[in-house]
Amino acid sequence: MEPLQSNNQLPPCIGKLGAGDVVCSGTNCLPECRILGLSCRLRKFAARQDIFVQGDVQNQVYLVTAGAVRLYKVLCNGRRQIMGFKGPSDLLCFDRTPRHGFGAQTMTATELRVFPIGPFYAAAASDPRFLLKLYSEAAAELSRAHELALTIGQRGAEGSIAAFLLDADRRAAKASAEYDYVWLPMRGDIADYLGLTTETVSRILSSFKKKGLVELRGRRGMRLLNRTAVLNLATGSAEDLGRRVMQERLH
Amino acid sequence: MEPLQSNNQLPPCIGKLGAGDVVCSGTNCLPECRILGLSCRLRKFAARQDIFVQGDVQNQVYLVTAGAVRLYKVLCNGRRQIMGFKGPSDLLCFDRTPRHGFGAQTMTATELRVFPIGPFYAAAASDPRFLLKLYSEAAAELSRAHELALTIGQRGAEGSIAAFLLDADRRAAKASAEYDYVWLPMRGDIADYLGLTTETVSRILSSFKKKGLVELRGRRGMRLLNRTAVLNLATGSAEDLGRRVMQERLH
DNA sequence: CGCGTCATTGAGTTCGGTCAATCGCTGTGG
DNA sequence: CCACAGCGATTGACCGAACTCAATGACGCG
Repeated sequence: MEPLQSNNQLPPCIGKLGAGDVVCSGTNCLPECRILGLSCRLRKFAARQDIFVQGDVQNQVYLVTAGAVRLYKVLCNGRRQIMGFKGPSDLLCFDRTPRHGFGAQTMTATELRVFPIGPFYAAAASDPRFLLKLYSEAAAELSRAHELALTIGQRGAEGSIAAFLLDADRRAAKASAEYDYVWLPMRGDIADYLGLTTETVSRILSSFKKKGLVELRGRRGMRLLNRTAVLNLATGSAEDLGRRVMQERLH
Repeated sequence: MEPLQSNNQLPPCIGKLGAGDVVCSGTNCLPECRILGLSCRLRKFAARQDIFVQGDVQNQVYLVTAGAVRLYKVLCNGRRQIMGFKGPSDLLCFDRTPRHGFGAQTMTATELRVFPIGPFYAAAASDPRFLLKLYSEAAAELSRAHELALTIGQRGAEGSIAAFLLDADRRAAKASAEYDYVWLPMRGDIADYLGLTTETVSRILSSFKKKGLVELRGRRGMRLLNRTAVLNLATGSAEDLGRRVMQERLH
C-alpha cells in the first residue's frame, strides 16, 4: 500500500499475480500491454477519483500498479465503511456478480492496468495455475475481511488502532525491508476503516505519541517505537498471539 | 442455515457446489461416498462440538450436509467474533494457508462430508469448472464478510439487528419458499456476530416485538411482521436500498 | 504569504456495556 | 405425567467509552 511517493518513480508492474507469467514488466509499459497473454489498458488517475462506484456494472478487472486505492461501502445515512486499502500489485475485483458491491476511489495519483472481465475469466478458466492463484488471492482477501470484522467488532478503539498500526507497519516492511516512516491514510479514512470517528483516531494517536509508543511525522508519517506495547494494546494479533492463546481457551 | 429440526429428517447432501457433478445425493450416503469424483468421509457431530479450532493444521475441507455451524475468531481477552453461520450445502474452508484462521463449532447436531485437502485441490486444479465454482463461492463469502464489516462498523445496535433479521429471513425464504418461523441462533451468538452483548440483543429484540415489527416464538423462532419498517431501521441493505442511494451520494 | 483542508483538542451527551437479579424454557428423572 | 434443575433470556440500574458539536491549530499547496 505504498502510495506514489512522487510522480516520477513508479514501481514495476509485476505483482504477486503470476510472477512467472507476466509478459509486461518494468515501468515503461505502453498503454496497451500484455499480462498473462491478456491485453490490458493502462489508466492513470489523479487523487480522489472514482475508479468505479457501488452498483456500477462490473465489466473490468483492475490491477493496481502504482498509487493507493480505498474500497468502501456507504449506507443511506451517509456513513461509510472502508473495506480495505489497495496498493501496487493488488487486484481490485474478486466479485463474480453483475454489479460492483463496493466503490473504489484513488487516494493518491494512481496507475491501473484494466482488463475486460470476459477475456480475463476466460483466460483464468483455461489456465488452472492462474485461476488457482486468483483463488488464493481471493482467499487472502477474505481472511483480511475476517480480521477487519474481528477488529471492528471486538477490539476497543485503542485496540483497533493498535492493530491497524501493526498491520500498516507489516505491509511497509514487506514492501521494502528498509523503511523509516510508515505511510498512513487520512485520519478520516482510518476512522471509516475501523468504525470510529476522526476525532477518536486523532485522540488515540496523540495518546500513543505521548506514551512514546509511536512517532508521528507530518500528517501521514508514522513509526513504531514500541512494537510489543502496541501489540499488547491490540490484545492479540491474528498472526502473532492468536494461535497460541487459542489453544488454551478452547477447552 | 436450517438447523436439524429433529434428528430424523436430513436434507439431501446435494449443494450449490457443482450440482451437476454430485455423484452422491440423498440422505442415505454411506460414510464413504464420492462427490466430484472425490471420496469423502461422513462425519456426524453432536451440538456444541469443535470441528476444528483456530491454529489447527488445515488438512481437510468440509461440506456441511445437515445442521448448523458457527465460524469464529477469539482474542486474548476472551472476546469472540463470529464470522458467519453455515448450513447445508455450505463449504467451510476457503483458506489456502497451512493453518486455520478461525475455529468452527457445531450449533446443533450436524453432518459433514470431509475431503482430504490435497486431493480436493488437485481435483480443483484439474477441473476449471469446479475451480471456478469454488472461486465464486469464495467471492460470495468475501462479499458476506464485507457486509458484516459494514454492519458492525457503521450501523447502530438497532440497525445491526435489523439487518441480521432481514438476512436470516432471506436465507430462510431461499431454503424453502413456504416457511413460517425463521430460526435464530442463541442470543449470545447473535451478539458475538454483531459485535454486541446478549443483553443488548435481547433488549432490542424485545423492543422490536413491542413495536410490532417481529413476532418471537420460543427462544429460536422469529417472524417478520413489518419488513419495510425493519428495512428502514437497517438504514439500507446492501442489496435493496444501497445501490440506488449510492448514485446520488457519490457526486 | 495566505488560504483551504485536515488534524487536534475540549466539553458535554449518548449509546451500548457491565453488573446483578429474575424469569421462563426445555429437557430430564422420579 | 409432573416437578425440578439448569441454562439461557429478559429486565433494570448504573457506568463509561466513544460520539457529537465546536473551536483552534497547523500542514501544505498555490
